[in-house]
Amino acid sequence: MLELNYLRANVERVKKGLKVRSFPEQEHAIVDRIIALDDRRKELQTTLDSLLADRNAFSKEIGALFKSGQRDEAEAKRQRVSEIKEEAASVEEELKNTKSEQQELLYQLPNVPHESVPAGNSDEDNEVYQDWGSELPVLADAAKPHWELAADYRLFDMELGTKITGSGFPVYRGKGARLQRALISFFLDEAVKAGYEEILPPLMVNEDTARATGQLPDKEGQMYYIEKDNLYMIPTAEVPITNIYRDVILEEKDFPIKLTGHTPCFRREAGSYGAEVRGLNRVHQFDKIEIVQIQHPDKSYDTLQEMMQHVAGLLEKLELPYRILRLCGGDLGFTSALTFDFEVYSAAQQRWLEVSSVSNFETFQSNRLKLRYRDGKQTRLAHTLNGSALALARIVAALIENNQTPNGIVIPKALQHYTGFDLIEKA
RNA sequence: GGAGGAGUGGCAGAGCGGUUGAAUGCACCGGUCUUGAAAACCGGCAUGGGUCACACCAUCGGGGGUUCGAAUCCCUCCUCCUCCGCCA
Repeated sequence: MLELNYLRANVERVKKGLKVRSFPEQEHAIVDRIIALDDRRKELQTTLDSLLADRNAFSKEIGALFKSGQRDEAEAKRQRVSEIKEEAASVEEELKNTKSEQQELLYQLPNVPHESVPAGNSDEDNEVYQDWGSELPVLADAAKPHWELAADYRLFDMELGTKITGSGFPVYRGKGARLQRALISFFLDEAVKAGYEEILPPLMVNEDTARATGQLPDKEGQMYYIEKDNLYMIPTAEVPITNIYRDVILEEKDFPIKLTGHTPCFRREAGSYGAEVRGLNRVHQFDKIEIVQIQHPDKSYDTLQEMMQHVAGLLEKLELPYRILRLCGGDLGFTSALTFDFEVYSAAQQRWLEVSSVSNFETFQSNRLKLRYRDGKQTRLAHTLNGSALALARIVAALIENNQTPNGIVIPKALQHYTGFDLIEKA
């Protein structure tokens, strides 16, 4: 959520940002509407405050009058107070409506994109920020996509998942399951080495939490919802982990705060079926290691670079060809100011698969989180950032496709310590 | 799930209808003293709205109510503690 003061002071910038995002033209007016409502809000608040001030003053006098036995005068003032109360009630009512309308509109405004974000409508307008420098791997004609390899090597089973739960819930088994566990440990260890504190958070969150990181109300349909207890299954560890710092005021010396955590992620992905989503390309449950940082506003873009370096390092250790995209306005997440996507080349499918998204939210999340730091006498909003480091399912897909050989699937060196084997042979 | 108790500032802990945004202690930050430190003493020390700055307004777990006036009374929800039940 954008800060009102920022919005008021940067109307043109905000509107320009909407344009970059290809936000529907006719809805740009909500910016002006929000400011008009804010003017009204201030006006009403001032009126209400002075009415309440009168009431408080009278009440004090009444107390004194009662004490000194001047009942008649007290009675008269009491009369006056009930008039004030009536007036205050109607002002309060309007104030409440004004605030909630303003709030609703504010929730509809996405973050202002960073200056470097290219305008665009969809993923086709994303900018290749760093391409894969060398040749892409070319596999033999007999090379198979990961879903076929999964059957040959008994690594995971989609149909079994369908039986147990529904489509999009893979069951990993044998060396496939072990490979998952190895990757999780590897990613967590690397993050801890890089100075992140390991967190193991709850997998379900309440409404306040989902709202604070921006999943509600924007992405309500994306989350699994447990109605009976009013809880949401997390779509990413970002949600519970970032919320650790909800309603917190930090000192400058606390920066940067670096947190990491592995969780399963649950996403409804309603309506997506077909070739694009075969196998592990898109599933309802997958494992992901997330890195989160909370940083001073002056340093958050350096931090974004640092986090990208971390992700790139992981992919290099896994020996996977990757490229980095700078998301265009139209593809940029609602809450993000700048996002870089990491895509891994899946050689058998001959497709790039998104395996990480590293973003700076600036103050957009911290405004909802009420996550501040002390800057001299006043408090200011901190910047929040996060990135996947990394998302498993697609890494597995690329890994087994790219590393298939006539003898079996080769495990990259960096992982062998974790898997306990260097080759997956036919079952 | 059943019965009882409790939720106040960073922490501890008063207040239980009226100058209480909130005593006191600890922690923290300035200052005096000291060669330096400690101790002692003096001062400061919640968040948000509002203002050039004051004033002023709101907030004592959340929401609602009673009252001229609520941290204090009532209702409701949440959370925590104790006992019983169930249980990985």
